[in-house]
Amino acid sequence: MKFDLKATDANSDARAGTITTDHGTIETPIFMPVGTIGTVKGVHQRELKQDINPDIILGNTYHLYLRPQTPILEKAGGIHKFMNWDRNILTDSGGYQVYSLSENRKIKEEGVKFKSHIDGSYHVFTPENVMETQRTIGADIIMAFDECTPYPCDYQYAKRSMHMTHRWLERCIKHLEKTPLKYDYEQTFFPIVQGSTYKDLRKQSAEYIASVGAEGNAIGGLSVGEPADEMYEMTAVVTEVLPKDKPRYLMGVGTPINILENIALGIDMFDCVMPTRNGRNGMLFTAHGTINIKNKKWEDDFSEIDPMNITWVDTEYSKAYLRHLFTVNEMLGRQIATIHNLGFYLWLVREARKHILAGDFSSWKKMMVQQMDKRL
RNA sequence: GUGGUUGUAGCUCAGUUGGUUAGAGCAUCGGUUUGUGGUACCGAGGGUCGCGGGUUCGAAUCCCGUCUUCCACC
Repeated sequence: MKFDLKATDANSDARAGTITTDHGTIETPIFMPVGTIGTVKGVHQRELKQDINPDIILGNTYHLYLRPQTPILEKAGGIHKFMNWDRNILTDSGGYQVYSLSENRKIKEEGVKFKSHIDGSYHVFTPENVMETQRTIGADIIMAFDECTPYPCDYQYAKRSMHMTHRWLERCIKHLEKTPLKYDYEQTFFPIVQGSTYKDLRKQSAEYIASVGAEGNAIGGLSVGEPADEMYEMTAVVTEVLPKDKPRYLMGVGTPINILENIALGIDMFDCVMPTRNGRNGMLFTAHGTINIKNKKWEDDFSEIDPMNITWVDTEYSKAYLRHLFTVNEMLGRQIATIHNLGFYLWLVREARKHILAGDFSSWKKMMVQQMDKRL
């Protein structure tokens, strides 16, 4: 993997760059649509490639390991071939499921014992076997196995957890070195900064993560319920420490405003379920605020979904019609909302990049944040 | 006409030997969602218990009348 820094904003830490891998180039800042189970829910490959057009999407080790299971992915020749996606893919390690499946798991130094949400069977994830699984899935960027702490999290727990994540990181790296590539393209490993909402822990973690010299670095454990200002504070502490010549990935973030604010703090990569999940539940993101398309006020509003016409669905369908589709629980409604939202998210980061390159990112960001902080 | 049966939220229905402010599902309206356990979750509005009278401290519940639904028989 190669990362070229193209430009840095004069009035903030925002950067524009290019990541190059064996599956193509990724222009940063980038938003990666989430495709947990090997599919961006409700979106055809054609729409994803042509209309939304992201350079990279996300998958999840935990979910793919359970279904279709790694032997199938190996037989298929890896996740790219399996789902017919020839651009970049990043797999999360399952570390987040340590957090989100908190009722059904036990964390120990050795690893985590999970109860499958599908059939109740037990599985153990260790830094070692997660690296092997990610080798088999075959994403271009693979993540360290970490513990994502909840919010709030007391200092002692956060500290202990952070140190365990660091020890797990060592084990990930060691094991990865002796686990050969399964396919004919390279995989890049990203470690993850933890430390909850404590500045000193975040700084310490960032220093440790930076010291391993990975080709890209991630920030985890944020956007788990903390106030946005606290998230920005943590990002700022961490980006100050992480190397400038490597891409920085803020995991799980966020709202369009969160994304712009974090770009300003020096983040290059984002992923979030919001545009897809919220879209499926009737929430549309636009440059002028959010829309709950299920609200009665759209019942007889026959205007186009979004006059900006970022993706074709924006002008192909009216608000009243889309509301109708949600009212009758028609899957097409969920698909349209997902395409619109992902189109908007990708437009947003591309615009950010343009403005960073043009040198007026900060004023543009200020205007956009104000404009988007509304409910239509 | 006679005998039986039915009537409770917009819809389909619960509601104990009479006992707090009559409930549920769906629908309606609003909100939530941040490295996807999400066709999800949370909340709100909505009732003269067909109508009228009676018994009782107290009636959706018991009694009488009346209207209504469906069924059987003449």
